[in-house]
Amino acid sequence: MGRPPCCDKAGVKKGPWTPEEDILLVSYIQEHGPGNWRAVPTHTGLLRCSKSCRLRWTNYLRPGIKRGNFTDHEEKMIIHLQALLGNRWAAIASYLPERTDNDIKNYWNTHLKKKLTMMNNSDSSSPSASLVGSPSPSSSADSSISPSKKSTKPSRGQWERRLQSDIHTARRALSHAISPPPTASSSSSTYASSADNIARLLKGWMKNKPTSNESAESMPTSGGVDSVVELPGRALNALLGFGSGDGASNCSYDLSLSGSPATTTATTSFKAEEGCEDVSDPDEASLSLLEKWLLDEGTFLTAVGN
DNA sequence: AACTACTGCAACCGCCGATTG
DNA sequence: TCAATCGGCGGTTGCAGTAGT
Repeated sequence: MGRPPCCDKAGVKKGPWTPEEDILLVSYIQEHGPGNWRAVPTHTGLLRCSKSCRLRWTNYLRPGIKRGNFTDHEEKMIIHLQALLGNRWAAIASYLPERTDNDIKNYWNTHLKKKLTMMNNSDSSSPSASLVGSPSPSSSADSSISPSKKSTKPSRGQWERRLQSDIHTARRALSHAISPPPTASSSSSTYASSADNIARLLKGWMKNKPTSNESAESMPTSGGVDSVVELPGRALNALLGFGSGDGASNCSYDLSLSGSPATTTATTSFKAEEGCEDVSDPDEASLSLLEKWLLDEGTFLTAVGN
């Protein structure tokens, strides 16, 4: 039995999102929080289907998303995790909270696959190259076939063992991938907030509209297309819980928007409420928390249940 | 300068599992 | 119990921008 489309084709807008739509969506989520996507088009008046709204939020507007070039460290992690987990981009993205699965998927398809294929051709003995198309024997995942979709459904016990195995293998791979510690990348990381994303969009949008210098100057950031602000993005994720899928209940964010579309300014302010972890050194806390979790045997055993 | 080929990425499509009534 | 619905995921496509000729 096939599922009908999530929304009827007629009257549903498709294609690129406009800044106005983004603002509507962000404003709504600011008020109601992410979730209940079905209600979003109805309440916002957006002529978009719920899926499209969710996708736009998770892939582009969500706070704490890091945009721009992937670091060597991120690249390494993706290569290792892809070899271990296969094309489970959401799972891989969970190890890189500031990257979206779509971003990682795109980066893999456009950069890494090609790069590693070339490396494979030129040097088949290279460690990275050997990962392409030949996952670790300890992994049950096939990098060319999405296990979650293509393989037969494992039983709960099998699934747990597989997960356990995956996590264990990933931990080992990560311990290899992340050494030496990425001090340079973590200290120089830059992140774009959702407001910046919108601002960037607005800027691009305004290029195609009759605008004054004044309105251009009202943009919240002045760094151009790749403008990013120094934000403790990972700590932001820790505070907000976005991207990790949990821990969001005790945290909130406040995104203020003002002005007409042409002169809209957007600012974000984030507040940690009770229960949120106070990360005094965001860059330090950031990935090291994840790595600690992955590498810490005690946590690992607790997490997998025995 | 004009045309073509290539690249990168945002967005869509279709399927699946979980949830709900 | 079962069908309808929803949210999520991975694969794929379309298009804008860029590089090459």
